[in-house]
Amino acid sequence: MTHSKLRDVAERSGVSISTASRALNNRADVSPATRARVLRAAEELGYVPSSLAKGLWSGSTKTVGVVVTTISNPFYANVVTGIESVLDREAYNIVLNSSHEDPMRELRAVRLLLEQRVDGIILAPVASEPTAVEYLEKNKVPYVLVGRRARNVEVDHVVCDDYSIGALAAEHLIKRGHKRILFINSSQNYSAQLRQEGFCQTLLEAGIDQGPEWVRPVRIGQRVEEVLGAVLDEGLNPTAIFCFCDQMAIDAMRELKRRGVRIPDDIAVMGVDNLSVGEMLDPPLTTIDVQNSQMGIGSAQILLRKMQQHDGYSEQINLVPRLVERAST
Amino acid sequence: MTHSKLRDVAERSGVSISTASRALNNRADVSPATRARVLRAAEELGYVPSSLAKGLWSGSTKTVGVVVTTISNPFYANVVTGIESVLDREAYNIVLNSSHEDPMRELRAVRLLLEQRVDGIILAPVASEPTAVEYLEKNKVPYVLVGRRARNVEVDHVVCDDYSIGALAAEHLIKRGHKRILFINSSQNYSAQLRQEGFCQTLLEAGIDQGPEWVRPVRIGQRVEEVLGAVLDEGLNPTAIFCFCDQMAIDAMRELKRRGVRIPDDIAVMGVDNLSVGEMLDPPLTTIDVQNSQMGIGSAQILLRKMQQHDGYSEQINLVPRLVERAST
DNA sequence: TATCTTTCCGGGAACGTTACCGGGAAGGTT
DNA sequence: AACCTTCCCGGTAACGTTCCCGGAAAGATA
Repeated sequence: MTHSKLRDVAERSGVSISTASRALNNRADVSPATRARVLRAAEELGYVPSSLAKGLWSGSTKTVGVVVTTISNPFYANVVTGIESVLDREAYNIVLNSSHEDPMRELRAVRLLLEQRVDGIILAPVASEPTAVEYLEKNKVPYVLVGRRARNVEVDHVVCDDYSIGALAAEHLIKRGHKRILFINSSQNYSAQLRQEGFCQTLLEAGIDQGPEWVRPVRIGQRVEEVLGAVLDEGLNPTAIFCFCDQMAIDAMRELKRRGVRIPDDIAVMGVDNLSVGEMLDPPLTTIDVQNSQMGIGSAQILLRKMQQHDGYSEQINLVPRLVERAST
Repeated sequence: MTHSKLRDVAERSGVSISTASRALNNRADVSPATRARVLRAAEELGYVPSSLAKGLWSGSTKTVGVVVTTISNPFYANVVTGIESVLDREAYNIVLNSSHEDPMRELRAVRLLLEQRVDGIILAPVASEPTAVEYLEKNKVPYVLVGRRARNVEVDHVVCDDYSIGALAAEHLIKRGHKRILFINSSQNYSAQLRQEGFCQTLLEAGIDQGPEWVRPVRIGQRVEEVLGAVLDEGLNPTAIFCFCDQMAIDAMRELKRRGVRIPDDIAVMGVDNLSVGEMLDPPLTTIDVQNSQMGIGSAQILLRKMQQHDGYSEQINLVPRLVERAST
């Protein structure tokens, strides 16, 4: 149960703790003979150094915290994979937390990560009120936002231009001749608000003035199927549905199919994220590419720089969205 | 940059470090007045206790390591989500590592987790040689295997019966009248071998004696598209393809579509895992349900028990696979 | 008043590791 | 022979926290 420690290695090889430490860390001031003895003793004991003690001493844990809404959404799975691919090379470990779109859980996750003394944090913020971000700011921990923007603009982030996403979607659906377009949005987070602005503004400019009932947020604990079902039951009769992300679009498609609604003949559906599975769906899903995996990679690279050189240099990357037309619209 | 510590809180509230510690941990032997003073000082300083120091003292980090092949595969994303849902309630943190089907990376991941002094490990083993498992065994860390079995049978695990999976698939495809069935398998891991046994044995019993060229492993760094492409180019002419998992089945479908092959008219496709997106594909994917999310939940529950009571009691869960027939076969 | 509880608090050791510093032994230089 | 390097090595403090133990002050009992 209890791991063997440096002192055990030292005793077994007949040297002091300091010497054992130097030998294991390839420091100078150790003769080849004793170094060999120490290494062999460590091997025999199955010695595994404690990152806890190291971290306590050095002030760095070689660990990065990542907070997303849920890893079940392939979008965030890809983001995390991207982050991992960058941090792995630098021997950083990743501590994963999920907020499930709940600001309280987000705050709790950040708090736990700070207790763990992670060297940095990558966060996909859920709250429109930047409480978690403020908390991070106060604690002076290097951090980067990913996928979603925070209201506070000078914060480092890697996102895709949200206003353009909303505008692009509206533009496309208008061009397809739609006049009654439902927007099933995420709730709370600032990116959702920006997409909504871009979406509604573009509709207005095209002379389509829909009431607020045409934008439906999916709140915590709610499922897309419920929200969409309610809309259809109350007879809003949309000809097209724009969803906050592909995952939600897929859920919407499932509900539509269940009800026997034909896509896109009766109702068109589009999403955002360009998940790779989108092209394999029935029908293939029209979406907006947001350079998904680049987000993870980019945010990790920025965080690496911030952790290594502590200049206050700020970096914000706004990726350009691109429409991907397929058969669902 | 540098966090405020317990000593800072103590000084600011005019008490000793011991008293500050007791006050913050709701211990007795602190007067209400001083407790309030300490709490206020901690609040004002934005004090965040260090899990490092706590862990060093207590021997527990309230942290669990999880090693999967890649979180990009929704199967493992669901497993991790299940694990998370259980461990979150007990305030455990999760350290995530990916092996990418590479035994060396798997071993490195386990090693890193041990250095971090995680309280337990959940592993989806990649190697058929149980080196990582042996390493875990030697270090006496509580651990559970998930999703894949190890050759060593007395190890705790939560898996779906692999032999049955292979048999079920073969049975189904035979019933559909197929005689030339390609198996695109994973490589190395023991579960893959068991599925292959079940698959081939069932074919043999049905009088179908295919050569070894009908089972194709996808090796590290290889893509399903390449392997399948090579098979088709060499003119093996299968009428059905059974894939190790849905993710691979989707990749296979993509390649088939790219080549203009009709599914299932020219070639039928089936997978394993019953990912939720399967029913939305074109065509909907025949698959085998393996109680995906139950795996994560179950493994986390077992691990929790092992971490809390250190009896050597061993637990192995073999879930029952279930065929899900859809239009792709 | 003397003794005994009770209540509250502080000192110190320990968890496992690393860096700093000082010192002994061996060998080379004047 | 005296001194100076060079090469190795060990002791010690420190990282931030918790628990154990001892002790002071105040109140209760004789």
